[in-house]
Amino acid sequence: MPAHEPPAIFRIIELLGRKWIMRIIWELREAPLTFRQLQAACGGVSPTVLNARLRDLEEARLIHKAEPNGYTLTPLGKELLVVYQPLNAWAKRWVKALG
Amino acid sequence: MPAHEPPAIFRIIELLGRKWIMRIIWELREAPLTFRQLQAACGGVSPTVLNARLRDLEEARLIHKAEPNGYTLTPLGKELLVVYQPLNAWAKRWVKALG
DNA sequence: GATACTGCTACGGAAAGCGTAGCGCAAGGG
DNA sequence: CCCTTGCGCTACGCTTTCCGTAGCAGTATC
Repeated sequence: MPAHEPPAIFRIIELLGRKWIMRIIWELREAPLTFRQLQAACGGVSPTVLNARLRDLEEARLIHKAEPNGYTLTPLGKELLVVYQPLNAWAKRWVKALG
Repeated sequence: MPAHEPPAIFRIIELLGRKWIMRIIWELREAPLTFRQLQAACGGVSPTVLNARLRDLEEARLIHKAEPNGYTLTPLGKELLVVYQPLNAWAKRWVKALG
């Protein structure tokens, strides 16, 4: 037993709770994007933060750099997209409920 | 047409991207919790931030105060839990893959 | 009245995020 | 060769968010 590591769900919650992480994954859902494309897609997020998040996501093995097309989701990252499907569906109902 | 509102998915991403939001929802998944119970469950998060997040979640109609048991998920909030199921399953595979 | 809870606010310092400017590099055109 | 263009990314100073601690007002119990 490797002693009290935080549960898996907490680790991913902690990662997804950082600003722009979920958005970046979403923007990469279909095709790889370059640094500047990603920056534009995220509404002009500052390059400092974008770069930090890309390092976070690389360390988590959710993205990797696929020259010369830019950044792309790893297989593991693509699997995470299954979460976005129910989330997207729920979000539409949610927005309607907010009136 | 009410002009260019951000898509529903972006609105929920923005909310979930704030620190502690996902964690609070997770901790409320089974039973209502009081302010201090919630604070303890979240590893001692500062009351300033916790209170701010509770306001955020109330405004988003995902929780409400159910005296005297504390805070609880609304029906809408409970629906959001469907997202946590695949997320939790994926997270376990993810942690294993990280080695 | 004293004790022990509760939800929550106040405040100062630390960390995260932002906006802008610009560097070093590579490719393409004259 | 130089000049421009676009790239990934870094530097820097400012603002916002977050944190840790202390403590207040309210309620219940003794």
